[in-house]
Amino acid sequence: MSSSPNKLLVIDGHSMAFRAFYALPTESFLTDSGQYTNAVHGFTNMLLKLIREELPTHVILAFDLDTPTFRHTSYAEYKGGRAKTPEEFRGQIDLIKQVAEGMNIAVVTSEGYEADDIVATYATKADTAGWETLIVSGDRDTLQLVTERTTLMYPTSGLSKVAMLDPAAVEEKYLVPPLKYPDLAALVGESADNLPGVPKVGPKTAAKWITEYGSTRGIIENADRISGKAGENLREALADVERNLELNLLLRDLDLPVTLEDAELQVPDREVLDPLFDALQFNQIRERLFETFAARFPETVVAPTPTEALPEVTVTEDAEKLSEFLKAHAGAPMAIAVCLDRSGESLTTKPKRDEAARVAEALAVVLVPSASGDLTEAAEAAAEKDNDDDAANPAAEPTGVPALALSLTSLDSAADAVLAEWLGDPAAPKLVHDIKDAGKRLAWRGLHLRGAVEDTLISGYLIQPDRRNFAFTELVTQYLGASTDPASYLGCHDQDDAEASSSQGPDLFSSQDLLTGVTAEDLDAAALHGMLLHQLSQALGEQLVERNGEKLLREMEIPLAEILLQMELTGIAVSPEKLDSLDAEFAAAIEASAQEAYAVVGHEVKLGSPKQLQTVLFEELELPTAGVKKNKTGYSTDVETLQALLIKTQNDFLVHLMNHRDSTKLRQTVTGLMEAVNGDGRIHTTYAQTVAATGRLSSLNPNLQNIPVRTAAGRKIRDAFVVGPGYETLLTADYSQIEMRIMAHLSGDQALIEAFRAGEDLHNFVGSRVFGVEASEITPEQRSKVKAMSYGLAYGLSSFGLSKQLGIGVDEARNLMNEYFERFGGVRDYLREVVTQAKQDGFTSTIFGRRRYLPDLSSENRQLRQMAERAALNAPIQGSAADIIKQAMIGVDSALRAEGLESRLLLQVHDELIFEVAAGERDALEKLVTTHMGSAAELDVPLDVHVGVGSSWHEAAH
DNA sequence: TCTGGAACGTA
DNA sequence: CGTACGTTCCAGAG
Repeated sequence: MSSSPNKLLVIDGHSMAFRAFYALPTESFLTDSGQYTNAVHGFTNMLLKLIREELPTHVILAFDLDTPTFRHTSYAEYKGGRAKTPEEFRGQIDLIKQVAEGMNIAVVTSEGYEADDIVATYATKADTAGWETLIVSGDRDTLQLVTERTTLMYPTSGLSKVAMLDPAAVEEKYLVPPLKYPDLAALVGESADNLPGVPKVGPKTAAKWITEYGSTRGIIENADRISGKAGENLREALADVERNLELNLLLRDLDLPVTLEDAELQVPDREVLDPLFDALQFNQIRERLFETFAARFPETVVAPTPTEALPEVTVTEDAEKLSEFLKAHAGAPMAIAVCLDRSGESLTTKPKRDEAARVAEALAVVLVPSASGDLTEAAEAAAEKDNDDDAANPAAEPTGVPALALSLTSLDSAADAVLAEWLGDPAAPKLVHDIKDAGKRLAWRGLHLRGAVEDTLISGYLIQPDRRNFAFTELVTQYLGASTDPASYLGCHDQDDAEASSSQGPDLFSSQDLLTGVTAEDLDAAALHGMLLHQLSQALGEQLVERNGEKLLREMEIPLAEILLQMELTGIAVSPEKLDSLDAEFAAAIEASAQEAYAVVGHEVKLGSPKQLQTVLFEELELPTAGVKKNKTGYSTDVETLQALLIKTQNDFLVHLMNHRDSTKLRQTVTGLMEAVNGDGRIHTTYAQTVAATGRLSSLNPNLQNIPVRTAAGRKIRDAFVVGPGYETLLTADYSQIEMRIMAHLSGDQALIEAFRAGEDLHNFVGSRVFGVEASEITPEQRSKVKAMSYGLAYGLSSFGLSKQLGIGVDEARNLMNEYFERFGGVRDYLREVVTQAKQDGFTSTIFGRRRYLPDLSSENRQLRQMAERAALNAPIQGSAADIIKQAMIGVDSALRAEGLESRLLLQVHDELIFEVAAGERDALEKLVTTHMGSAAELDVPLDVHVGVGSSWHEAAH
């Protein structure tokens, strides 16, 4: 063991990145955005492994620059003849540097020098200081740096096998001690660097000479005395040898901007790493990284120092105490957490059944007032009075604000009433993380939550709509600093982790499942949660104001959350009989088409396995592969491909396969729905309010936003969604062509606006302009072309994409687009302007000011940039539509209540709302819905709403 | 058992 | 080489 506790890990970044690149297959590491990441993945993994196993105290990554080095200057052919860097490697070095930055690891480069020289400089410094050093490099030049304290880790094949070279190992393998390695290499030459050596002289001969004459210098001086062909060659190659010697020798005294001490290993920076790993789609690595660092820096996560004294939580069931507490803090925001108490512990392990009832029986509520001085006068007076009481003990430790924990399992009716009134009081301000989830739990317990002024989940979303994970602890870590990571000491580690990794949206057991009730630790955890909620709210609030999101939070998202909560609780009724019969019907269709398909090929195949299908289609049936799309696993077997093959070959297998696919997909949907039916005979989806980057909602468990509608068979499924008992009928209301209307409004294109104002059929109108004929003479074919283009424009469609979709030539598609833009120039100008403006601002905005940040608009990577440009085109349109229907839901909801109607909103499907109509309310509801949906936003074009009524979703769609 | 890819449903 | 989502199955990795 070295005398110093310090251990330096210094890595030749370029050489290891290359090793990683060639060790891992590129195809398996391709992000959705088209960036290859295999080198980044391999490199980061290796780095983590080294940190975990070698326990360095200091880490440095050395990189080459693109500019020439002194070696190139003195020898133009230096490193010449190397193959061009593969295209897939592009950008990966930069990403590795970003990973390093996020890990707070020093990245060092030096103009005119190579990474090896940097490695040599640090290794030498560390050695002199008595540090232990581990060099990781795939470049043999670094062999010369090995000493008793400095080990070289040299990969021998890929990344999996490495040699640990100490001086003895170097001598054994290369026949000379480390310091003599440059001498040997000078004689032998180094093909990787394009440095020829002495012909016919290999390591053996070279080593012999070095032993004899002490060094290559000595050999040169005595060159005349060396006999034989080798001696002759040596004398002829003296110039090369001299040059090699000069170039092989690493410089050990560069002047570098980072000192050894600067390179001390630190806690990683999640603010940098989280978005980066999101972009790289590195989820495993993210986990591994934080595990590694948690093990490495236990003190930073285990014992954080809260910036304020923890609130003092008292458990109470006393109505009077609760009442007094609430009065004392009246008017000031109160942090609230709704969690499972100890009696609910076993819940997480039991199977999912009657969750609502079981959760409701195991709830605890923790109330934590703000620590800062934002109390009302009454509260201040009360606080002062308390101080007087404590005057006898003025030098006591600073204590946190008093907080309350209530176990809802044991609350008596008096306390229950006090709590219920306060929770339901819209004038009593509350801070929550995930209102919809907390509200749902309380609703199951018969309590209503109103008056939320903050939801840190939604605030986080409005600030960073592209972010994936808004778990409480994640936000705390990011916005309040890593040192206050609550997960490590909240006593809810496992649950929170599970939630963080699995969360698509709120689930029953979500991030606020800190168990309260019994132990002091639990109370501290609850106290901390509440305190952090205040702090987080503060931090997010500042960001939110900066990003124009405050109004959206208060006036749109929070009210919406309360509506969504009701919709989720209500659910939609289904007909189990209809589902059953559809299930049977589709099952029979699946079986029939499978048998027919098997008959064609003569044996059974897994028709759902693209891999097996490839074999059957292109090997057994020998269908033509010319022009067939390829994907990572080989030839594509998607519908488009199958259709094309069918036209070419008329092979019946394809027909049966496609039928099988259709029926299977439909049956899956039906099966999924049957499994989702609750004890009340209804399906309760969950809306994710913080998932879609544009501002849309998404639906899950089950997804009711992708129930089939395009085919007759699919529509049968919609027929199984029915009006529930006690209600008269279903009513659907959808916006017609809302995205094109928004396009017309945003672009201000007079022709388009005119079309909507005139109330003409949009596509016929547009078609008549584009094709120069009367609207009444537009053929169905022309209409569908124009329709495809109109919608495509909002997605950033190219002429190529249009040609592919319409099955026409690129030229024709381009002409069509030109003609379109000729007639609707405002649209073209707008689309250009959107991207320009977004590049300038860094974000897009919807009509309601919802922003989407698109940093990739200025990316060097063309694919990334173009993807961001298309997102920029689409975000204001899709997002404005999302805003409008959200606004409409709020308007409709409040009107329903104002008019005292019993009818209720059940579902939202992006541009459509589905209601359950109470007896006798049909006309009133229709009027109300049309009015409020139609006036949700003031556009330059009318917002048309189409309403339908029927006893099933399918029927109501007419 | 977990994860990624392919496929496909919706607006 | 058209945006935004969620779910399912298979297959490879562990």
